[in-house]
Amino acid sequence: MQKQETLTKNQKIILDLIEKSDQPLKAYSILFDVKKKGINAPLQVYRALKKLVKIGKIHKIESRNAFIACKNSKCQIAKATVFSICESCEDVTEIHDHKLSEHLRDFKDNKGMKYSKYNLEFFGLCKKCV
Amino acid sequence: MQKQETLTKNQKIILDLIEKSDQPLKAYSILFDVKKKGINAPLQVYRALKKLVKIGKIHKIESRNAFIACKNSKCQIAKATVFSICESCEDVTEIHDHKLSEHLRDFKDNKGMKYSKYNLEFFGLCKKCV
DNA sequence: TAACGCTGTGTAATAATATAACATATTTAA
DNA sequence: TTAAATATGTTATATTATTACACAGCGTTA
Repeated sequence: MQKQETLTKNQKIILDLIEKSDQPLKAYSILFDVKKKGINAPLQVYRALKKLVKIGKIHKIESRNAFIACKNSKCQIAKATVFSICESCEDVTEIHDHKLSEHLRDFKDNKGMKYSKYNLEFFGLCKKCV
Repeated sequence: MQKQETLTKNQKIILDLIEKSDQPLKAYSILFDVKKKGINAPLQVYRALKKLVKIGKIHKIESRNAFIACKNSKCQIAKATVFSICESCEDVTEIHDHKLSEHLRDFKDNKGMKYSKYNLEFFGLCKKCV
């Protein structure tokens, strides 16, 4: 069992904001929103984001430079993430597919590389946008 | 059969450079290298990169903001990419694994989303760095 | 062949994303 | 109770990427 992290004030403020959104937020939009709570500089945001990613509370959507809360309570650490991204409306959804996860977890290349995590992003059109 | 694209001068210069490197190159490092060939501005680089990605000649490593040549001749379009990234030496390798590709290609979520492509990045330590 | 759409070029300016460096404070662990 | 680790606040700066504008070349088509 992963030790329960105690978050600092800044980390809590930023996690709260991200958890209230069901879509990824960008660092500077977060900064804008938390200015009224006394967070004034980009670095304060980036530091909190870094920590939150590290402990698995949020994930970074690499292709969008944006951060989304992890909805999976088991996902204590940001080791393995799968997202679907609609290229029209930009809707992002975290995917938990047992079979897919197994395949990814068990994947071995032929170079003897030791994997500790992966990030998978699917792109396409969601139901609404087709 | 995909129509063979005719590349323009700028596109050729930049593709050549990327193909000569076995590791991903960043846009501004590319810019630095092609200045002697008369490419002076970031936008000239980004425009060429965009086109080269579109026609599948190169791929973007999203987590690194860098671009690598596609070594797979069949990969005419940047639909499906899998990379391994060493977090110590930053070595990046494109992975072609038939079984994995099949699983990814066949993946269906439960939201009825229609996927046109995906990007998968594995992180870990390569043989040398373990 | 003239008008149009499409793609590309070159240039300048600027936007958006992210980190370095420094001084200080707080928490954790030996 | 001191040292190590982690976090803070601030300023400045680095890095990555796009907007806007004027124009050139090429193939289509009317």
